[in-house]
Amino acid sequence: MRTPKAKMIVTVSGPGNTDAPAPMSDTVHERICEAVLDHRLPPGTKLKEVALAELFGVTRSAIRHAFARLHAMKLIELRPNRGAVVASPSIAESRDLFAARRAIESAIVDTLAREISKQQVKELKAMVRREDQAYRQGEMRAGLKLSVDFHRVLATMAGNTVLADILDQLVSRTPLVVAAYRDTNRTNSCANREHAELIDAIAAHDADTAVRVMKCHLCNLESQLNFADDAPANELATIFGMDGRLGKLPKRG
Amino acid sequence: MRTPKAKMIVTVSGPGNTDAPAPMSDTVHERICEAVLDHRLPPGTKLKEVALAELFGVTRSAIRHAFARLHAMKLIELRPNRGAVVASPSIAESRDLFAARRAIESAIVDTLAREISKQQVKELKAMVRREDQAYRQGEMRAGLKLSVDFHRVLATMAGNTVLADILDQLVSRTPLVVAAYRDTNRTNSCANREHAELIDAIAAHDADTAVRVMKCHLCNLESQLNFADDAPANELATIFGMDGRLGKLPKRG
DNA sequence: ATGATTGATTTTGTACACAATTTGCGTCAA
DNA sequence: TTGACGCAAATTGTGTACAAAATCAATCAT
Repeated sequence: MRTPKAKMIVTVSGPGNTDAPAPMSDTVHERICEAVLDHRLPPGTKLKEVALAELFGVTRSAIRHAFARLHAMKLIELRPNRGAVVASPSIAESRDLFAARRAIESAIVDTLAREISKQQVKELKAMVRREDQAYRQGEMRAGLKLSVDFHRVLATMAGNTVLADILDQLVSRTPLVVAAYRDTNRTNSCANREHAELIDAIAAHDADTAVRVMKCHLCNLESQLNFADDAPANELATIFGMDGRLGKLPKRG
Repeated sequence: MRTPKAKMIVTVSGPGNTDAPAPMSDTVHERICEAVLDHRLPPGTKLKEVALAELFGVTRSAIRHAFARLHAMKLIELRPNRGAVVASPSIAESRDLFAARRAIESAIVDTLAREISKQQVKELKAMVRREDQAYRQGEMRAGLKLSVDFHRVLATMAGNTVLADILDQLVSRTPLVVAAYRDTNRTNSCANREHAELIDAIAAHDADTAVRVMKCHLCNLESQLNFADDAPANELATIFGMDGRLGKLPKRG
């Protein structure tokens, strides 16, 4: 059964062509990504193939494909013959992650400050407005998502697809770090006043200031985490691989 | 059949534990990576699952897993229902790749210049010596590999594992760009005199100079490529997906 | 009572078979 | 001769079955 009408002689199928009919396993990938972003899958959580397969109504093959991609993004850890668990970034790795983001987002903001259009400034401002709105209405979930997206959009606007892809990976991993080391006492949010500041600097084509603000912003985010040794319990739990099992007794029914 | 001897109470299985028994598909991944690095797999080459499976003596499943990882590294393109081909980076993507490397390797070199040890300087110098030696003896293959490794080692020494991983991906993709756009007229090598210069600046803890040299080095590499419009044939071939098929007639036996 | 060992269950790794899609070739009409 | 149509071969996507490994619980010896 093919379409009986005339067919195109040449379908320009360059590297940018992504009319993929969604190979049925992308769904799983997205769902798990979202769950990690929303902190519904804490670091260390074991991901059993059959359970997920039944849950999503797909076969183990699809789960396996999704696992491969998630592993490449370092969102899960794949232990041979021992299954997959949500990655538990170490303290060192978490610090490195933020340092990497500082390096890359500095570069992004630097180029963006030099060549941003007024239209783009408008879009960014609208974005921050929506973000602010969400937080004011107490919709932390939505606010967090918008905060994260803000960084992604900056990267996209800078025009370097390679850097944007890399940042996407780093941004995806950040929630894991936050989940592992967030200080429950403090309010943990991507302070959107800093986002507004950043836009002002970019709009004024002040690259140096923009870079400084971005670095400061990321440092603030990192400093909201609790890497201190006054909470070694968390790290010990990580070391012994007990992270996500807290309160998750094996079913006995 | 398990080992009858006493077993460890606790196996510290942190994120850094990689005693993986090589799940049988890593081999395929490595082999293909090497082939791309050595320019034996030109961009656009079709990778058939059954052919590779027979070639490596594994099943299609293993090939598929390797494909998933290679796709995540952007070394191959996965077209739904139409198979896998070695990625053909566009001109824009290639430029972005080098820009990304400049941003990341600048950061790497910057931190390295501030905190490198004398021992590490020694190792780096030895590395450049070997590289120089290889080129002098006409072993271009080995020289290229050493040149590439040099950048990887710099990243590792800087101590940021996240940045090192990212750079590893970018470095792995670079040979693809070179293969696609190298100017056959020019001598195409990672000029190791520049590597020596870089080490001098790093050893002198002169971060600014080191960063400048690194940027210059990468720009030189990029300028050795032929993105110019006086050679549109290559790009046209890319657009129409004919890249690797040149001289690869379908077998008729 | 502690700790190792054995066996059953669970879970993952691999191979294979079938379905769906695409691709290439041959045929036929204008 | 040109172009479309349709069938056959090749290739990929997906589901399932079997084998290997690890985990867990109960047992047994010290």
